[in-house]
Amino acid sequence: MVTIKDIARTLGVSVGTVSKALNGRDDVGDELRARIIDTARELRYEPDPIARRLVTKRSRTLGVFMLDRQGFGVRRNFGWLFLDGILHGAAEREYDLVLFSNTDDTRYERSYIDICRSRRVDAAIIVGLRGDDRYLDDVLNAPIPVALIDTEVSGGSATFVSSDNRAGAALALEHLASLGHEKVATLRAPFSYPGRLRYEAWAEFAAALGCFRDDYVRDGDFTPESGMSAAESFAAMREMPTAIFAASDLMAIGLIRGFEKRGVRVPEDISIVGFDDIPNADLVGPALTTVAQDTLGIGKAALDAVLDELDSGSRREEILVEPRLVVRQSCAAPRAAAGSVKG
Amino acid sequence: MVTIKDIARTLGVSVGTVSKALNGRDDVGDELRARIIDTARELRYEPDPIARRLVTKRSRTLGVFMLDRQGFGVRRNFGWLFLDGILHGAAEREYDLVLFSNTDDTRYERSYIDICRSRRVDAAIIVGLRGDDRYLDDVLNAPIPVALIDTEVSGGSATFVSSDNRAGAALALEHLASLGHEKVATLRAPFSYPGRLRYEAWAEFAAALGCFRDDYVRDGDFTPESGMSAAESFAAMREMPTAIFAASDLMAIGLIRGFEKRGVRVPEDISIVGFDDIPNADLVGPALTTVAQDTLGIGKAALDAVLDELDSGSRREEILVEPRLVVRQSCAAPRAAAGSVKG
DNA sequence: GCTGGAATCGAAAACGTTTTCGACAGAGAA
DNA sequence: TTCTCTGTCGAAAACGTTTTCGATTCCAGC
Repeated sequence: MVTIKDIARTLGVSVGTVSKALNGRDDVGDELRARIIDTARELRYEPDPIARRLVTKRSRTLGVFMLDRQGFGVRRNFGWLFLDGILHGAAEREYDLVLFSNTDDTRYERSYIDICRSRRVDAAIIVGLRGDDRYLDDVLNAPIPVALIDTEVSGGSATFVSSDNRAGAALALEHLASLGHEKVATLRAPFSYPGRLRYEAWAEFAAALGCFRDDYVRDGDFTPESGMSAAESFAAMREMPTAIFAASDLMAIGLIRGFEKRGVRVPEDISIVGFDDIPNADLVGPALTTVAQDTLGIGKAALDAVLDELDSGSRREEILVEPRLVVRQSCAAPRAAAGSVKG
Repeated sequence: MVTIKDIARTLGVSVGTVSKALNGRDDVGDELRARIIDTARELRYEPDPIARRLVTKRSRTLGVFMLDRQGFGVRRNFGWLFLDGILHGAAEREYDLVLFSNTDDTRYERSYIDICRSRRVDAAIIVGLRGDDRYLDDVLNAPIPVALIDTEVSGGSATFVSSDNRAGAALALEHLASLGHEKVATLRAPFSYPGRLRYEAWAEFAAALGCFRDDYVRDGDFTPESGMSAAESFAAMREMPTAIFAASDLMAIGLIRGFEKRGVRVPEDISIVGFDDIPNADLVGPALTTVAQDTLGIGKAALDAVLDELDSGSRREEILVEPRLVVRQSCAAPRAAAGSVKG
């Protein structure tokens, strides 16, 4: 591996001068600088990031923690989608990403922030942090910039990045209204913070529409199974809603499967709209109309947040990125009236 | 940040002795070693990995390249699933993972191996490398250990890690046979290496079963769209197969949707089995029976491969990890005979 | 008592950078 | 001419480790 000394030796100058020339400092002559740059290129010199970090005290590296939420496992882990946005932003700003996970409990018997400290990363992005995480306090009092994505918690010294859940829910609800629905129910996920926000948006909407009824809300836990049982429950009602806003795609798909089993068809008999736009949501039958989280935008925003804090020293409390409605085939206009004849 | 000097100073010993004591060398007294370890703990000393790397010349870091295959985008990128296995393995063996992506073309105007060189990573795992990648030669002649996952290519100095595609296909085919199917077709993906392997397994199976017919094979490109058009084509046949082995889940789901549109039902009228077990494959209606790639195992195997090569210097050509069949609801026994009545 | 070796520790170099400070030359102003 | 200033460069320290080698002590064996 060719070092800065090699360049210095072949040119007969000092290493300090080479370093300054390569780093664009102004106390080196133009002619010499050109020669240094030339031979650096000829020798295919690459500055050693390790040595550089040792002296500059900044690693130009940030830690990303992919936390396994409630044991869903990888296949259901939505978090990977954010990683792509983070990755792009990091590449643009010439930072490296080191990746950690907490699924291996035996190893990470230490706080995420401790890991950051030992790895000397400049900042951290944590995706999927739960409210009952045992290291929650450490995270919220971290001495380095931290961004939280896809998380239940808020507050503290970390910046909270998420979709604008209320706006997203409004998008879905307005779509339903524009289709002519007047009886729209919800399957909420009240235990999570985003879930509560989405529910509140529904509650306001339903109140405005005059269809707020206690028996139009069911509780789920983000799993398809909870969607299926909610479908059973809805299907048994005397006066079924004509549309359901589910707080997540997984639950929305559970609803579809549950209704399917009971013989009520989507979207002919009932419209269903989800939230998230999980992978392959366009492939379940019928293709799910849902409000898509801008996972790329969220990842990028989180990255910009911590890096900006690193540069400027000023932290942002919260960043909301706008989701967008993607209409597919699980919603339709309600049937003329809740008649008695079936066909 | 507390350094090795701090603990040397408080104990009145030299830094070299502290280093040796902490690293378990045998030329330091037991009593002194104990005191050093104690004060290291008291001072919450963490060895600086940067400084350590500078002198040991090993970074204990490996690069992972997530390549965006054929513009599928993140949502369709199967690659993330492997990352989890890699992550676990890396944690166990105390290596750090730095992540790269190639989706940002403007930045990565340099070979992956060049990036490894500049980042001083000890080894690399590349997922999703295509056969026509412009840096293919560089990868296959890399001076560091490299493992290839989910890739079309093989050979060279890299170790190739993948599912045992032939065995996996056999699993699916035998399942179909055990259900009583005698006319099983295939939707292949001949342009890719794994696709060809899966097709060969089908061909052998079909030959053994006596149902090998040219018009029982259709070509797809791994997209759901190609599955849909294949379904059209199959549905138009005078003598339809009773089951189809698709070379990927995406195509299998496309088949289901295509048949659905033509009024042929899965699995009542035709059975369909996929390959991969993509996220949420259990949620499409009907739940897809498929052969699941052991993504965790593959990731772990790739990691072990490069790390073992780093330790021992000996490289493995190819590692095949066994997939497993997961039967869900898209396959059933064939109907008694191709009768004329519909119900 | 002397020699040999083992055990224990410190001094110092090394890794590849960046950065500070001082040296020196030349140019311009007094 | 002398003084000051600017421009250009080198020497050296520093970052926090690891590792080699030499120094010292201690004890067993003769």
